[in-house]
Amino acid sequence: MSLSQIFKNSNLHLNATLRIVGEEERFFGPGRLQLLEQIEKTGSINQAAKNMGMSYKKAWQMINSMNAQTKTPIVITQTGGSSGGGAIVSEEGHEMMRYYKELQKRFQDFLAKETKNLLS
Amino acid sequence: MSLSQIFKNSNLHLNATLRIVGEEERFFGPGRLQLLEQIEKTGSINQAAKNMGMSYKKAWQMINSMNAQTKTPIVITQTGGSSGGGAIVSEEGHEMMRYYKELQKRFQDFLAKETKNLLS
DNA sequence: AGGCGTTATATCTTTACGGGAATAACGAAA
DNA sequence: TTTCGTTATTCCCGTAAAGATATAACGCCT
Repeated sequence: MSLSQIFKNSNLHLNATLRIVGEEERFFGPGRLQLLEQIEKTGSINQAAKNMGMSYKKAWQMINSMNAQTKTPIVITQTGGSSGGGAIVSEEGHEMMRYYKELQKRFQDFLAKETKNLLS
Repeated sequence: MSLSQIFKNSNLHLNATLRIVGEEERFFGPGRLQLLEQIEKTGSINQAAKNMGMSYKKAWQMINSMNAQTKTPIVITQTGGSSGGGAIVSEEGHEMMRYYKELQKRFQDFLAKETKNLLS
């Protein structure tokens, strides 16, 4: 008998989020990737947070956490200026985004295979 | 340049927990596996919870959640009796435990490979 | 010099979650 | 019938996480 037969609900799936963590503090995950993408697009932590429906505080904490764990910042910020200031993703940040997206793709493949296995 | 060079801290790793979820409610994960193992060993939700440093309430909620999502219960409980009552893992529960442990092993292999890749 | 929009930060409030206590039901055994 | 240890369930409380608010600093531009 197949394992999936024991469930009432057929809408089952595997769920996991892959994170990079160091010394008990998380460094990178899906939320931070999305935040960096929004910063890329808007050039502003404030706008990025708004677009994600996230408080500025939380967005800043995420960025601060990442920057504190790398030798050079992942997000470079600037206060003051014509537009009031802004933020950009550094070269290291871009590298991180590329790496994580590829990792995520391999992970999705793994999950898809295992989900198929679970439901068969 | 290797990605790992950008970090201050060299003690990095990938972290993820694989869960089986249905309709927004989680069904199985590492905590529930451990709980079932303790119930197998002790024959009691109460003792299992104590051994895990978990409140009885939480343990019962986990079991209730699992049982509610399957046609036949994962844990079979009995109140009253000489020993006051007790709980055993059903055949479906054992099947679930076997499946999840094997899935977890394959997942650990994936993570180990990717962690090596991250740090290289 | 003053206005503006952003980053940076502290503080206060609110919410979510889990632990713990309390209690009833249960059924075998003394 | 009383005792006992367990399951089952409700209620209250404390803590931690998240949110909202307020404010300072900053630097370009008019």
